[in-house]
Amino acid sequence: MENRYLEYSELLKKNALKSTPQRVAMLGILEKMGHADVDHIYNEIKKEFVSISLATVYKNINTMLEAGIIQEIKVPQKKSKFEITKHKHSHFICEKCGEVFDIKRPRQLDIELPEGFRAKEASVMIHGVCKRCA
Amino acid sequence: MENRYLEYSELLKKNALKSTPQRVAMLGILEKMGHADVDHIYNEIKKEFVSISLATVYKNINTMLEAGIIQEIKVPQKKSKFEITKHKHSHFICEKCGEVFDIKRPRQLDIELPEGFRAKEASVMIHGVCKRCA
DNA sequence: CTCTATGCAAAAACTTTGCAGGGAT
DNA sequence: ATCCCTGCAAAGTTTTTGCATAGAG
Repeated sequence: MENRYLEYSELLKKNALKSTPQRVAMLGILEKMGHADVDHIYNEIKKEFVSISLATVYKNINTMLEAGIIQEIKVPQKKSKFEITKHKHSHFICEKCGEVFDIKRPRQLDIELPEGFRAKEASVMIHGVCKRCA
Repeated sequence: MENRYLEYSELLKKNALKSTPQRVAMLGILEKMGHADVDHIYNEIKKEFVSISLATVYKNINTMLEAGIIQEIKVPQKKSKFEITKHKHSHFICEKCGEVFDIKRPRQLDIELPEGFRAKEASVMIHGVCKRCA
């Protein structure tokens, strides 16, 4: 995997956030892992920034969430995972290993909503067994 | 709304759980509210069981979750809500008021999964604006 | 009668906040 | 030079645990 330092640095600035080595590293970790929870990120980033604070990880997650740079994936019974915001997709969660995988979103969804309700977004999550656990 | 004490009592026993007034009351609250978080349940049940412990509410939620009697609904940025397990449906979450509504699930979903992945369940959540907030 | 559930208190786990110093623009 | 970010420590929140007593089957 090549170095995306500049890419992430730009991404942060474009969203009116300062580009710091810690933030860039967090994005790199999310890129590498695909989906990671707070502890994954913290344990991973500590390898590079030995004295980084867990509070900084939380603050940056919240800041980047608000900016829309990253997104939260909540799965029943599990800790939240985060991912870099990318083109729309759906998630597959393996009920054996707990891993989250990106999958193509359904081509179309015909949902019947009650009168007066307006939909803006649909999120689809598939639960099942992944290839490795099958 | 009629009294479903016996119904809930049976539901608990059928799932090898003891039927206690606290558990039955929790189910009644979930029935009445549709979707409630821990605090909703605790505040509501305290009206009837003044000295109930929050720990009991947590323990019963976990026990009933494991038994499959209730289910957890996790929405990004919000506290988990719980509902009584019923026939399959999808959820609509209002981005204004945060309320969760049950909606009909899509008639069909054509999802393309990677080779080797097996789907068991699909959960669809629609984000939008509810009738009251529109 | 036996075994699980409850209530209370304490502990653990998780997340946010305040502040002083450091770094980015 | 200014304002935001970081790290640390403390506080706040949320959830779990241990234990004695009460209650269900």
